[in-house]
Amino acid sequence: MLTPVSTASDLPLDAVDTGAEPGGTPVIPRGGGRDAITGAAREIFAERGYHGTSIRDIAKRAGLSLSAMYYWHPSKQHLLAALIEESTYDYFHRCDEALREVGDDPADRLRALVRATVEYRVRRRVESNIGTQEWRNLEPDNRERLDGLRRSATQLWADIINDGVTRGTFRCAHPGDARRSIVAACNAIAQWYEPSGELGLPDLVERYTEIALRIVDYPS
Amino acid sequence: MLTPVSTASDLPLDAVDTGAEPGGTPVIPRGGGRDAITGAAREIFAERGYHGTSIRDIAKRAGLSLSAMYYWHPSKQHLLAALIEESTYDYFHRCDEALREVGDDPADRLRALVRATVEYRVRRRVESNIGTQEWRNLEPDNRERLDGLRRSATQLWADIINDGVTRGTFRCAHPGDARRSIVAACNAIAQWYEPSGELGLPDLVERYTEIALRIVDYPS
Amino acid sequence: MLTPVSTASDLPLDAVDTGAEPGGTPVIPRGGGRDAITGAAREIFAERGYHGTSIRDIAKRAGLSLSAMYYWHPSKQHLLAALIEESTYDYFHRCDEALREVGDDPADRLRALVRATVEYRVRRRVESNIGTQEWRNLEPDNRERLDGLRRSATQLWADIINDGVTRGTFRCAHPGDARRSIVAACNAIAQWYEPSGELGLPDLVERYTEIALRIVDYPS
Amino acid sequence: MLTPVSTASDLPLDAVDTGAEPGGTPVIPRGGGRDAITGAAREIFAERGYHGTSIRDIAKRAGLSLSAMYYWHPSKQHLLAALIEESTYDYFHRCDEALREVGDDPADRLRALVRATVEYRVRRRVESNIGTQEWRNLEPDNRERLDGLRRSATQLWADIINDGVTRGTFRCAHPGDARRSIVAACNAIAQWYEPSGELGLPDLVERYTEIALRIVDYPS
DNA sequence: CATGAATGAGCTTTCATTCAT
DNA sequence: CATGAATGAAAGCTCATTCAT
Repeated sequence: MLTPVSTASDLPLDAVDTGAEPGGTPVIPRGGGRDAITGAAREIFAERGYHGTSIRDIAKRAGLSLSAMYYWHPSKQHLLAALIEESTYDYFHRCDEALREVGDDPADRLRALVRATVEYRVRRRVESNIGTQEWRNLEPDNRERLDGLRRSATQLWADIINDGVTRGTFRCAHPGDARRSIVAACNAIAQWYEPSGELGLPDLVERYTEIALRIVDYPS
Repeated sequence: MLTPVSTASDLPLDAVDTGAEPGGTPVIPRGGGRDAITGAAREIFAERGYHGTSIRDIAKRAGLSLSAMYYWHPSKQHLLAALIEESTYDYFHRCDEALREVGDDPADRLRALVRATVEYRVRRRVESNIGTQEWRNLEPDNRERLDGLRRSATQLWADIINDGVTRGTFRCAHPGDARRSIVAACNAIAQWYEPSGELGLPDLVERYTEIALRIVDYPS
Repeated sequence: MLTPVSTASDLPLDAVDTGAEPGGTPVIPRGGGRDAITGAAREIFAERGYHGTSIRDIAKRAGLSLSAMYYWHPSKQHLLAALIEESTYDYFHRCDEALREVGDDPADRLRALVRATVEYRVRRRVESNIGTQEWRNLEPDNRERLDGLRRSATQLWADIINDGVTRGTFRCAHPGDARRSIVAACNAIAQWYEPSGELGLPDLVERYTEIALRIVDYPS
Repeated sequence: MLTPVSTASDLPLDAVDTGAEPGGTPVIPRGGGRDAITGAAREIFAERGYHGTSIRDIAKRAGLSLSAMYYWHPSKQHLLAALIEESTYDYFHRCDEALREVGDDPADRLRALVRATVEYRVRRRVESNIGTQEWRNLEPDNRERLDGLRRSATQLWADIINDGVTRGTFRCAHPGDARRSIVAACNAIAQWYEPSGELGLPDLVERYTEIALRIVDYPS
């Protein structure tokens, strides 16, 4: 059952497809308010940033009244937190799954993590950008709650790279910088990739896997 | 001569020198009002973002009245544009200089560009973050004026990498992704580097030069 | 018969009896929705005032949904009017009864009125405070309808005191001020009296009867 | 020097005459914003209560913009607190003065206190009503700060009456109820007295002095 | 150069109320 | 009888900006 004002943690792990056309005023089926609002907020937060977005903008794009937002979310901040939380959990979940499918070879594990990350950055491009850019606009409570998750994700990368270096699989001298560089490169994808363009996701994954392996100096 | 309220384009390429001319009438006010404001704006824009910052916050941190702010800058937007413009010019200028000091070997040129970029991201950490994060908040006029510069900077990287690939110096299969990855890795430095920490700037430059060369698959 | 949404004037003079008729279909719902709402409104109006109370507060304290409230009362204003009207009628009714039990001696009649008033202020402390404090928030229609009642009550006091002065039973020089002082003193009881304290209602009545008689200068 | 946003305690002890005609849109002299706002707030808070008053109402009656209010007061609550605090201090101050002018005879002291109270209720009719009716709408901080004052005022009455009873000057059996009755009678004046009517302030004082003395059973 | 005072538009949020079910 | 979903108006407050001095 859906409670109208849920805590952010109630959010499902998978992406919600609201069927709302970006930019248009969609017809909202009765009861579909929550998704319409979440979808609109996702788009506009990504376009203009948290403080650059007014809830009037969100309501308008959602095709609902201003007050409808407050029926489903107790505040604008809650909306942001819900968006970021859901997408962060989703990412973490996908990494976890990807890693569970491979053995303990550091190169395989790095490949898996790069794949999960690139796929996430492409498939959930919008929210993932919100996550990186609007993190500082989370109120302390929300931020603290999510900081742990973020650190865990960092740790996934660190563990793999450190393990690879220890075993001699990777030969990079500075595993921390290697990790930061790989993550930065993957994250940047969300800022330039055009899903409608020629380059398909599998190719993209392959390219960034190669780059990552070169960064950790894995003999090709 | 500096007119008190300059358009953003008047800004000098280097950091403003506020010192009073010995013996003469100071062109810049003793109190350093202009710098106080620019400095405060830089800090707070970086901390909270453009829309998250009120000009009252800026004036307060600058220790000046609201109206004093308007004496020096005609608007909040102007303040942002001035900050970004100055720092973007500065970056471009440094790249230019660095490249002029080296020959035409692609590896040398890439090394020079990485060095200039890393140094810029460290020495002008705050503004450089504003540049990347608040670009979208520039009004069309300002943004268009600067987009050319940005594209030129991108071209600097692209030319070097493409040249290296053409010559066979670099062996990476996807020069565009290599470029984006290198730039992303360098840019990220501004988000985690602690100038007061153990790692010095020269070491940092060396580390990221190595990473960049690995990304373009330059034989070590 | 009680129609579910009655106008304020339908209200009975006594507290509503919600008991289900034995053997028949209950006219009033088992859950006692109407009473729950009235009770909650009484408490919260008294605590925070009419404009300081939201109907969501009322519904929540009543343990009902917002819409349930609207089933029983057409508006927030109606709720206030009903509360005040019922309690004002009640007061008037009690005064009437008390006076019918005594003869025409002004002192006896004053004693009866003081007793009725003090008892009312204690037994219906909450509503009586709402009546005095929220009168101004009645909409013109409702206020006008009740103003007559209020004036009648005032007249009850005035008649007795004037009669006493005319007959020489009371010797106060300014019967109007005497009346206002007595009423003010009795009304104030609702603001400080603690029903759970040591002082019982009969003693309280006696004390204020004495005070009233002293105010009208009745020889003791 | 006037600081724009003062704490409530900065307020002067005497009543401010703003020259604003009630109900009209007065012409505000430059810099006269503070008084215009305070005056308007006083009137409308008294008419409609704190929660029934919007700051737009206040600004409109003051003949100023909404934001002007926020230049002088940090919030609507501050405005209420300032109004109540100033008037409460004023009352206390006047009582103190009145008592300093008389000797230690309980009857004289009671007369002095009644006079100070009646005069206050008449001369500062509006604020004094705000004080009694809107006290509960003070936020905890403000209320606590003022509760001490209020208790001190109560104590002034209590000391006098208790002293009179102890000495045998007053013969009332229940000094607490006598005190509450006298205060209630005096306070009620603010609710019905018409300064423009026939009854002058000195006469009013005399009448209520008599009533008070009868309440404490002082032999006439 | 700089200030104090003021403004209008806009912000997030809450309100009483409605309506289809 | 009662609910869940939604709304338009208005609330308190903050914003960038202006202007007389």
